[in-house]
Amino acid sequence: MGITKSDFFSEQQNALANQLKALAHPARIAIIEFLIHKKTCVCGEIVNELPLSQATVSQHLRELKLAGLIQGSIEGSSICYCINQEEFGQLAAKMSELNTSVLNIKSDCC
Amino acid sequence: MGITKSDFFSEQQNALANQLKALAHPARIAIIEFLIHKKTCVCGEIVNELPLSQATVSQHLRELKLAGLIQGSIEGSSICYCINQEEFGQLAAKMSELNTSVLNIKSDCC
DNA sequence: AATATTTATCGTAATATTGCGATTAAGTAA
DNA sequence: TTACTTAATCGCAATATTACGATAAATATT
Repeated sequence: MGITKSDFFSEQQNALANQLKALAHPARIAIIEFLIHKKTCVCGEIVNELPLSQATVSQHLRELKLAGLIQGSIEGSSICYCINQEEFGQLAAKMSELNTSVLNIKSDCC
Repeated sequence: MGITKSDFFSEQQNALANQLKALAHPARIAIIEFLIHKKTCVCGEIVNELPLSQATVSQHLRELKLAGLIQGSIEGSSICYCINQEEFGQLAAKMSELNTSVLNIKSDCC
């Protein structure tokens, strides 16, 4: 086989896994950090920032967009990217929520 | 090509990507949620909880262990798993930190 | 219109992940 | 010792991801 058995898991579990997967690549983390560093949306510069080809960067941007973590808007002949603060916040909140539950665990054998 | 160009990214970026990748699968999220739900460490039961074979579950546990998110200790003839609260907390903290920075962004074009 | 700039997509090769049956390893029970 | 139980690992097939050159699409410039 080899395909992920998504059907057997809940909507929530699959949705969280998808957003985490979108972020789970150093290039995509670098993109997010670059957008954070610039503190505004960025047109074009992302390709020059990364040690990857234009085609590869475009693909990474596509995955972040598909996961809802960033959004792009057409600005003249180029495209302006920024973080989707709402979606990113929800992902962070979900992680924070999990961690709150983790802190409630009293491990007595590990 | 096809290999991730880890060498071109920072230690931090690669480390975060690795932990996120470990969590970025519905089965592994289900495992974490099960450990949270039980509120203690769990011996054996994980295989019965998931719609996956013993071999597959063992592999998922291995990945979570490699990422430091869970730990296992031998308990008689079985093995007891629990969340590594310290590591999980650090991952959640990193996400929270990123989100704090994201909230500081003033997007003026998207 | 012709050219340049910018980004997306296609096609393809290399590599990684997912899943499981079979087997192994190591403890437990008879 | 011989079975039984529990979990890890091997080997394989199916699928997914990563990366990039080439090309396409769409706007801007000359």
